[in-house]
Amino acid sequence: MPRHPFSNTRERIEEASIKLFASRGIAETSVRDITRAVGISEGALYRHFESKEDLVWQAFERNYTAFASELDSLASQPVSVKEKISAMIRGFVRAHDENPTLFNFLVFVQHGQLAKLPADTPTPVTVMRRVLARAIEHRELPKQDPDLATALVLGTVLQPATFAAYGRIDAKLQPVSDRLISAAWAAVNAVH
Amino acid sequence: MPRHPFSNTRERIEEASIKLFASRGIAETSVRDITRAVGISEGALYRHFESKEDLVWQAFERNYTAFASELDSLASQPVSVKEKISAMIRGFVRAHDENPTLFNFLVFVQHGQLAKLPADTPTPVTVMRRVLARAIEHRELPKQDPDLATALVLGTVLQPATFAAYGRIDAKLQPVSDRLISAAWAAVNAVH
Amino acid sequence: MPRHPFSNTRERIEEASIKLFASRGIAETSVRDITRAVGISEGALYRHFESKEDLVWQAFERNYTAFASELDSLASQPVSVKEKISAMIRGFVRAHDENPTLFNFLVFVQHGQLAKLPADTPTPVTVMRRVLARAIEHRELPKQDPDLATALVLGTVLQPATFAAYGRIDAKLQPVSDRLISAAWAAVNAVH
Amino acid sequence: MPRHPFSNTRERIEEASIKLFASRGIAETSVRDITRAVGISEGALYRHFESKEDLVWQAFERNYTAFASELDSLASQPVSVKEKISAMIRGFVRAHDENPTLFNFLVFVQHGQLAKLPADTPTPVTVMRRVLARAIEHRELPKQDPDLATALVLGTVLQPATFAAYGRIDAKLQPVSDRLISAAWAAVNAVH
DNA sequence: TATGAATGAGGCTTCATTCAT
DNA sequence: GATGAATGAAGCCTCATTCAT
Repeated sequence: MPRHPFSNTRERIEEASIKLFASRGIAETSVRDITRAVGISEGALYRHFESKEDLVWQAFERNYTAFASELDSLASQPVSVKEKISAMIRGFVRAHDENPTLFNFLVFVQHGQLAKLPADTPTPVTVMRRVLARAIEHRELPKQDPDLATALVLGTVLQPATFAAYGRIDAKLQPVSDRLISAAWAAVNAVH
Repeated sequence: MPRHPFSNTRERIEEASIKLFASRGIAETSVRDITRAVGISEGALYRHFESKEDLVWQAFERNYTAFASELDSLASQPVSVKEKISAMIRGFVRAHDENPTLFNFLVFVQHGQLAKLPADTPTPVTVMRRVLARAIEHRELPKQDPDLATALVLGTVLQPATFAAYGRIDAKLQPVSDRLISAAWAAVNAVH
Repeated sequence: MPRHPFSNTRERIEEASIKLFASRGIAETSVRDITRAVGISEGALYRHFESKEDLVWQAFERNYTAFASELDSLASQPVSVKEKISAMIRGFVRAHDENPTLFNFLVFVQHGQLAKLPADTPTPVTVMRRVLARAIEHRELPKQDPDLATALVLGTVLQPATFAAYGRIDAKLQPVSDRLISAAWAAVNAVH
Repeated sequence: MPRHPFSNTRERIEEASIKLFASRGIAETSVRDITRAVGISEGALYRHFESKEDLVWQAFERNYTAFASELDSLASQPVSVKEKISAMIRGFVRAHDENPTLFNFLVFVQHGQLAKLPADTPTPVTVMRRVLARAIEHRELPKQDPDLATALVLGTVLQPATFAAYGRIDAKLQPVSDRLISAAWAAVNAVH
C-alpha cells in the first residue's frame, strides 16, 4: 500500500463506497465495510473524509455535477429538439453502460444528497426540462406541461435502467438506445 | 392508552411505519421513531410484530399483493390491449392518488422485500408484462422485446409519480392520466 | 381449562417450570415459556405466584424439604451405619429414578435457593453428614473428616446421576444401587 | 485507559468473565457486568470477542483443552492403573487448587459449551474413561461398567470440589489428595 | 500518515410484571 | 380467575468517530 502524497487511497475509498452504496444502500454500509473493502484501517478513512456523510457527499457531488454538465453541453448544441433529446438520451445510456454502479448510485441511491446542491445547480432533470420547456415555448413540441414532459422522457430511460439493474433486460442499454429515443419522442408528442 | 381487545394498535403501527419508511427510508427509521409516532413503548411493538423486519414485510406484503391482484383483474377483462393498458395505468394512478405514501413505499422504498415474495407471485411488473407479451405475440402491438416494452409503460407512470413526490408536478396524477395513457401507447408503438 | 377452586393450575405451573428449569436452566426459562407450556396466559401465572422468583422458590422448597425429610426418616432407623448409608443411597436412587427431572432441578439447577433455607433446615447433605459424623464419633467408621466423608458418599451417587442425565450411563440408577452402596462404603472406609 | 498495542484487555476480559461466570452463572452475568469489572465500555468488548457467546466459548475452550491434554499426558505414562488414577486425581486437585474459580467454571458452570467441542475431543471424562476401560479389559480392575467406574472416580474428586466451593471443607484439596485417591481406588475395586 | 482499541450513543429485542377488560 | 396488550428496564450489539501510539 503506497504511503506517499500521490497515493490514490482517496479514490479507492470513493470507488469502493459507491459500489457498496449502490449494492446495499448508504445506511446499510458501515465505515468498517468500506475500509475493509479498500484494505485500510477505519481511522485512515478520516484522513481523507471528514465524516461518512462527507464521503457520501463527495462521492455524489463530483460525479453528479460532471454528469449534469456533460448533459448540459449535449443540450447546448445548436440543433433541433429531437436531436437534443436524442443526444441526451444517448448521454444517459453511455453513462449507464460505462459504469452502471455509479449510475445507479447517482440516480437511485443517493439519499438526500440532491437537497444539498445549491438551488440553481444544473442537474440532469433541470437540463432536460430546459430543453423541453424551450421547445414547447417555440412550438417545436406540442403544448404541454414541461415538467410532465420531462418526467416522460426521463421515465423512458430510467425505468429501463432499473430493469437492467434487476436483470430483467440486458445489462447494456446501448443496443436499445434508438428504441428509447423513438419512445421518448413519441411520448412527448402524443398530446391530444 | 387503551388496553382492550379491539385496540387497533397493530394497524396504527403499520400506518405510521409506512409513512416513516416512505419519507426517510427503512434503515433510517428506528423502532423508536415508529413507536413514538404511534404513542406506545418500544416493547409494545413486539406484541404485534416479531421484529422490525417482520413489520416491514407485513406492511409490504399485504398491500403489495392487494395492488397486484387489483391490477391483475383489470388486466383480465376481455378488451383490447389498448384498453387493458389504459385500465392498468388508471389503476396505478388511482393507487397513487389514494395514498401516495403507500404507493411510494410499495414501489420505491421497499428494499429487498420483493425478493421475499414467492417466485411466481403476480406483481405489477409481471402483470403488465403478461399483457404486453401476449399482445406482441398476437400482433396487436409491434414486434419488440416485451420486457423493454414493460419498462417503457411503467416508466411512463412511475417517473411522474416520482416527480409528484418531489413536488415537481402536482400531487395528483388523475388529471393527467389520459396524457400518461397516450404517452405509454405511443411509446409502445414507436418501433421502427 | 377448569376455572374452579379445585383447579390444579398451580401444580401444572410448578411441574412445567421444573421441567423447563431442569432442561434449560432458570435464567434461560421465561415466564412466557412457562405459561405457554401450561397453556395459560402470562398474567394468569401471577394469580398463583407472586413473581418468577417466588415460583422458583415454591417449586424448590416443598420438594426439597420433602426429599430431605424422607432421607431423614431413613437415617433415623435404629440400624447400623452401613444400613443407614445403604438406605439413604437407595433413597437418592429412588428419588432420582422416580423423577429425574425433579431430582436434577433440586440437586443441580436450583441456583441460590439453598441459601434461602433457614440455616438449620435439614438437607440431604446435613442428614448424611449427621449419620457419618456420629458413626465416626462412635468408631463405627474410621477416624476422618466427616465433611469429606459426606462429600465422598454424595459423590458416589450424584456423579452417576449426572452421567445418567448426560446419557453416559443408563437413565435408571436402581439396577446399580448395590454397586453404588459398595463403592460408597468402600470409599468411606478407605482411610490409611 | 491505555490504548496501545500491547494492552492485555482481551485477557483481562477473559479473566473477569470467568470470575463472574463462576460466581453467578453465565446467564446471570451481563456484558455490562463484565466490562464494568474490567473498566472498559461495553462496545470495547466487541473488539476482542464477536459476541458474549464467543467470549464464553473462548474462555472455556482454551482452558478446557489445556486441562484435558494435561490429564491426557498424565494418563499416558507407562505405569500401573493405580498410578495413573492417582496421577489424574492429583491433576484434578492441582488444577482446582491453582485456580478454583477457573476449575469451577470449566467443570460446573460452562453450560452447553461441552456440546460445541468436536465429538472426538479428549475431555477429562473421556481420558479417565479410557484408562479405566483398558484396565478393566486387561483385568487390572474388576469387571464392571467402565462408564459407571468413571463416574465413581470423578465423583470422588468433584464432589469434594463442590464442598470446597461451598466452604463445607477447606478450600485446598491438596492436603486430602491421598485420601481421595484411596477412596477412588476403593470405590472402583468394590465390586461384589 | 496509518492503526485499531476505545468510546458513547443508539439500535433492536426480551422480559418480568401490571392492569384494563 | 383469566387475558394479553402495555410498560420500562435491561440485555446484547453496531456504529461513527476519536485518539494514543
